Amino acid sequence: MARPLNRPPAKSLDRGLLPSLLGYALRRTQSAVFADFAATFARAEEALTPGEFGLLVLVERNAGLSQMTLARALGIDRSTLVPILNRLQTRGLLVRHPSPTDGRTHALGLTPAGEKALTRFAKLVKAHEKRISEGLSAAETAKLIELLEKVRHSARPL
Amino acid sequence: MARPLNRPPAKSLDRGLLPSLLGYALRRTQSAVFADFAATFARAEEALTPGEFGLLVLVERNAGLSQMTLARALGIDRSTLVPILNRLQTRGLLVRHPSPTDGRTHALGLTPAGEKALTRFAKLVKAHEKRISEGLSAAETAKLIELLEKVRHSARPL
DNA sequence: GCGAATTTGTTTGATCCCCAAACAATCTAC
DNA sequence: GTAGATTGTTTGGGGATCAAACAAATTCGC
Repeated sequence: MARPLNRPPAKSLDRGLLPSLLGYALRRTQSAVFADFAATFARAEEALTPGEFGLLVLVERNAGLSQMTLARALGIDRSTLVPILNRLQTRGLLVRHPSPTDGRTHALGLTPAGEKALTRFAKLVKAHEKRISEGLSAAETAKLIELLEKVRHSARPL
Repeated sequence: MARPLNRPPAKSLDRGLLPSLLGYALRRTQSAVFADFAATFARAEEALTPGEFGLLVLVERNAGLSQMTLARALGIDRSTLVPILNRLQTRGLLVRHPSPTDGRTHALGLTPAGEKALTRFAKLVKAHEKRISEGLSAAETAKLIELLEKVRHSARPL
């Protein structure tokens, strides 16, 4: 008999100073947005993380770039990048060509299937973006991005 | 002549549509803010993550709460919470008391050392918050938090 | 030119976060 | 009291992240 509601009304906890913290708002919002991103792709029976999407866009727009260049652009260690590229390569979306000019590096590029997939992915990302910003006007969304960029530059990389 | 420039001038990559995406700005800013948080604590020779700080505040302000209640407030699975509590308990900041009313649950609470540590942590968080928002006016910071909250509520939990 | 220093990609090892499923202990509902 | 739900824990499986070590290749310094 599905009616157990003898449970306390789940009153929300006292969060103290947390709601006044920018970092806290950022973390919670990021988490919710990530969940929305995942749900958007899951419903379309596609599998992709925000990080993978960003990576694919970077490779598409900068074909031939090396793993180090890509890792720096993504702000991650080169060793972190390896298994991510392996996965995308196994999925047939991306290839590591030998560089004609530097024997140490790989020239990264999308496969034709990768290009096609990225087109699909971009549509899903658009829908996702539309949903998460539905409570905001276009001006507010622009303002939000601008403020986030300011914060990003104030946060010290070190 | 300082001319090591045999290397491409590290020109920044073409990011395509990424800079127009709210999710992308959110993710990058969150990452930079996290790094600043970590650096702030590292310089003070303290060790804490934003998540742990949030957890400690919640426990302090809601002493006696159960692990399930805490997990729900944090938006994580109860099994994810276990090793986190173990670590904080090992550090002597937090204790799991037996609940007087419900033999299944633990009544979480801070130790005296945990209370003291949280006071130190809160100061560091304040300094961190001040730094990341230094490029913004107080009004802009408030607006930013407000916009983030709106986005958070638009992002569908499912 | 040629040896030394640097760069690149990879592997390995260490933490850490996350979830799902299963389990025993305990509580709740009927 | 007994069946069903809840709680905390353990286990197993993904990943993300960095650091250190290595071989191969390139560049630097002279």
